[in-house]
Amino acid sequence: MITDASVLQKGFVPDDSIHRNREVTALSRSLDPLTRGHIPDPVLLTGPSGAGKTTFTRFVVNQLEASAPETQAVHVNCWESHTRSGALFDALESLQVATALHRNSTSHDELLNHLAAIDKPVVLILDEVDQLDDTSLIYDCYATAGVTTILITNDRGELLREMDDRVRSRLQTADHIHFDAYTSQQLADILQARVDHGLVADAISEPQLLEIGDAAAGDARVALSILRTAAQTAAYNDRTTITTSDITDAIPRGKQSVRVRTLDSLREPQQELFRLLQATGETAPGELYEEFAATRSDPPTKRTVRSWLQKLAHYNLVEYSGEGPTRTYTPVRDAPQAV
DNA sequence: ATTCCACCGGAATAGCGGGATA
DNA sequence: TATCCCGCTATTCCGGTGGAAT
Repeated sequence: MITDASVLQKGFVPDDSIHRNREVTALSRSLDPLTRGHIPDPVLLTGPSGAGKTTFTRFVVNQLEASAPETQAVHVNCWESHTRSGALFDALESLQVATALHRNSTSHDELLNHLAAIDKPVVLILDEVDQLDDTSLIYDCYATAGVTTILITNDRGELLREMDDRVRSRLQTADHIHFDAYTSQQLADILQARVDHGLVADAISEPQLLEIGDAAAGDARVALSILRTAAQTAAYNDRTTITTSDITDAIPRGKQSVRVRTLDSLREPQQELFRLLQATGETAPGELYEEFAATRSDPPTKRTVRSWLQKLAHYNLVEYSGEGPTRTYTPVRDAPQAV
């Protein structure tokens, strides 16, 4: 059934840019000065989840590293490392200059000095940059000689709103490349290419791929996740073709697996709060706090719980509506079951 | 219209864990 | 070993907001 599982994994970088030629060409052109020893202007990539921003940035950067071998590229996920120095530390760690540094005892300035001291060109990819809680890191990167910054975010307007003026003015002149959501047909084409490389022949039909494309709503990560899940089910049952019910079953599980990582990155009491909200459904703030505090011997303050709820909302695990006294918190519909 | 109340979220601050330094 | 410095989280304090009660 599955001949090469790696092509179905989410970190997989394809060797062609199907349906993303325009964006790949634009990004390559923006980074082209590096092949002549110059430092390019910053680049801003926008577009919805699963539109290929991260994947094709890796794709272009891989090509770049072949044609400009002294260039070092580093990818930082600002969702996972959302503080100013946390993200910077991650970058230095990937560049392997952090060996003598420590995450909790090195000042931001010193980290910046280490970044500036690298004598080779650096391409710093700040993925999900809107998740940074302090955008001054972006300014610091702009101001560091030899660093090319690639910013990746969903919504340009939202990002600009959070910037301070120094960054905003530079960002407005940055090269801006927008990735549209894929159409169902485009997703089917992408899946077909992966199927050709990773599954046995005739494992799945064109209409079935379109069905997955429809279900994924423009998100290639979701589409691949559904395909992977369906293929694993078929393989588990010793079949060489994927049935329609394999796909139907895989759709909710595939959607869920794209989100599931978020729960692991929460601490225990925050997971507890989420579980409580899942159990009660839509809840008003006061009641939610009372119930949560009742389960703990050493309850946190209301302010702390508000911060946790913000964090859960940030992770798309919780939604809220209304302001002040009319606010209610709701667990999102297809959130993963608590572990 | 005014007052009251619960709540939001920014800012300042304290405490903690951990590495560096003397 | 004692002390300092750092990032990070939780806490304290508080001005602001909007619906409900008077």
